[in-house]
Amino acid sequence: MDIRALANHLNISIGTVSRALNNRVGVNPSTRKRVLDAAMTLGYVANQSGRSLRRGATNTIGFVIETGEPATTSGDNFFFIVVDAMNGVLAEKGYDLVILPCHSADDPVEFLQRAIARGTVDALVITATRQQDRRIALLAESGVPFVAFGRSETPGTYPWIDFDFEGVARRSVAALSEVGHRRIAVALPNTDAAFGAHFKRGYLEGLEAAGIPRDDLLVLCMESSEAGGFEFGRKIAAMQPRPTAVLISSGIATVGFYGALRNAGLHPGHDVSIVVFRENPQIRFLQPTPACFQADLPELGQALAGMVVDLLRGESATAHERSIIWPMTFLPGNSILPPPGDEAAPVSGATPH
Amino acid sequence: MDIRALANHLNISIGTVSRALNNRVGVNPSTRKRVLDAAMTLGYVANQSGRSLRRGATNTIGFVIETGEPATTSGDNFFFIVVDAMNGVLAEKGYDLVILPCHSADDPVEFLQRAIARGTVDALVITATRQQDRRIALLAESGVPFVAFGRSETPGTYPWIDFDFEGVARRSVAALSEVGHRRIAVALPNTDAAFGAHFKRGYLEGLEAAGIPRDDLLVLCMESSEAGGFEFGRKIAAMQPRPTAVLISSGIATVGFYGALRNAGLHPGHDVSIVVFRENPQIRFLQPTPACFQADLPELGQALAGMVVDLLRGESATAHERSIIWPMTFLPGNSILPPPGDEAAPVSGATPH
DNA sequence: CTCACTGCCGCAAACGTTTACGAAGGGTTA
DNA sequence: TAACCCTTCGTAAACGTTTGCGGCAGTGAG
Repeated sequence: MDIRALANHLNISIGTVSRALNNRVGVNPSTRKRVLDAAMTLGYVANQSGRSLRRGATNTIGFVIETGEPATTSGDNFFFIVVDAMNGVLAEKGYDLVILPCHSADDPVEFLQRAIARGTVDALVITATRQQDRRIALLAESGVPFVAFGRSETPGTYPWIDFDFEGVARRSVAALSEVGHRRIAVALPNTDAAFGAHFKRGYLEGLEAAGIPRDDLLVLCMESSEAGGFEFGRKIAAMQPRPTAVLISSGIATVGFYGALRNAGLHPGHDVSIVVFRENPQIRFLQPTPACFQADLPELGQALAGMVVDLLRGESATAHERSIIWPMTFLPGNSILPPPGDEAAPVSGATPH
Repeated sequence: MDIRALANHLNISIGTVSRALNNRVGVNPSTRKRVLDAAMTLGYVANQSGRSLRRGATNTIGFVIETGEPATTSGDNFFFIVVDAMNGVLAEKGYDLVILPCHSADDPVEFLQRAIARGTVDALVITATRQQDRRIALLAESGVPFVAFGRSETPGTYPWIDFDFEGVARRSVAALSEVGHRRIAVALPNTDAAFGAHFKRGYLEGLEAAGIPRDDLLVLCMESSEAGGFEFGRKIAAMQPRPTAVLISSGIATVGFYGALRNAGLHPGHDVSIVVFRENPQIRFLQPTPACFQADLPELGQALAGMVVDLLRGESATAHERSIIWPMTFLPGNSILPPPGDEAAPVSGATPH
């Protein structure tokens, strides 16, 4: 089903057919209707290769993920929720969204380079940003519009959205210190994922605000997986003196953490208070329910898509320097109690300083 | 960076450049090396639109998912593991893999129709097959090669791979009846997902093999989600007489099921024995560990990719009628005990007939 | 009646690539 | 030396689409 076949079938020229299908001016309304009807009944859809070759644009947005990383998992269909929301607003604007999976054995930078050069997408969304991320420089010099889902230390002005890791960690420490905790451990990612630094900073700020001296023995690294959480729980259970509370930067690790604590004869939430970075459907059914933070993922996806569209339409000149630290709301759960053996201690007003 | 620019830079014609880059015969080895080197240093990559327009093929495989469905979640990065493995073998054969996310508000059939007509992919992998799936007829008549991840009742010969739902359900019932269970409930999906029928058939076969009369009150439907598992657990806990064992067709629902049982004052594995369809990283850390079945997902992905390649290369004439029921291995776990109040009963040889 | 203008449409040139075909040049054989 | 083959490369035509340009009616004004 060619545009030529369609034009022959209607006894008009392919130019007119094209103009009719693309809502260009200068085509008789009745002709346009004839064309649209015929296209519908014959099932004609413009060939993408021909179109994008001529237009120099593909009307396609690429969402890059790394399928090897355990980070692609979050206990919920995290990426799919975001992608679904993006897809909704992009479709309205006439764009298609495809997910480009970078193979685990491939270098993400080379993968991106090839994706750019092949010209199958007009813009890109990159995820799983590193503290130092060469992809950003690559994208900047290539000129392909892009939005980062996650910050990076790499300099340059580009639009990004990132969770409020710092705020979450700070508020977590505050919530724990308020009920008396002073030995608060934190599980940071064991990779160079950008969020690790932010989470740590928030944790330290929280300690300082609560007047708790920093103890580097309480800053641990953890693989962002169920097994990583299990290992983290083992370590926590074995520490002397044991921390009375923990911050877990990965929701998915929480199930493993609970399991390790129970294996050690400890009760999550009672012997060790827990705050988890981000809510997910799994942990909602753990007993006790972990305190955690929640983000509006669909709205986040819409915001990402909006950034992409602004970049492509070039309407706002400052679109490339927009950035959002995504707000998160606190869900108390049942996993925060005063430290064990501290029941008699005053709950508030006791923090010196 | 054009092919013309590259040719000018080398003072040769674009035809030769193209032949050199595509490993065609009839180009001097030294010339070929010059071309490849220049392409490497200048970062030239053939424009995909031009190439696929001329070739009539895109060298791209589309993996279709539905981002709205909770089925895209399985407690692990299920799809990503499969996609990653596929990507590995497809890359070797010179194909790219992209994921095409069907928006939750869109009709999957129309989405597929557009994807086919636009011609951005040479072959498709469809997932989440329904018992009656119009996409299969659509693909068949469109002539686009495709592989289904999941069976369907829709007639026609096409290659597919599917988990051994029937065998798993049958073996689950066998494992439970062996230790004395006779009131065994099953949680089927509440959608028209194709696997529901197979799981049910295996369940019924298992009952018959064990000489247990069928009781339709024990056949329940469940949303394949954590919340669905919670609801299922609530129902089980409230039943009179209560089932002594359950089969759960969705791994992701297990966390919720455990939570509901605990809420009702019941001990998972003791008061109600449990077998889960497919293992995932989450349930591995539940206490007690659920008995479940395991599939080699990377190998499955490789098999899917192999089918796609065979279809495209057209080497084996029977490629379109190949199909695999994917084998699964049993992981006993700690969630199967004899029925409560049945400790004295003989463990085997007691099933009448 | 002439002229200008407008609305509508056809023509043909691109977009970047691949590939069939032919030409040029050197080497071999008769 | 002529005839021929082989290797290597240049030329140009496609692939399907969009779009600038020009043409052809029809209409209104002068």
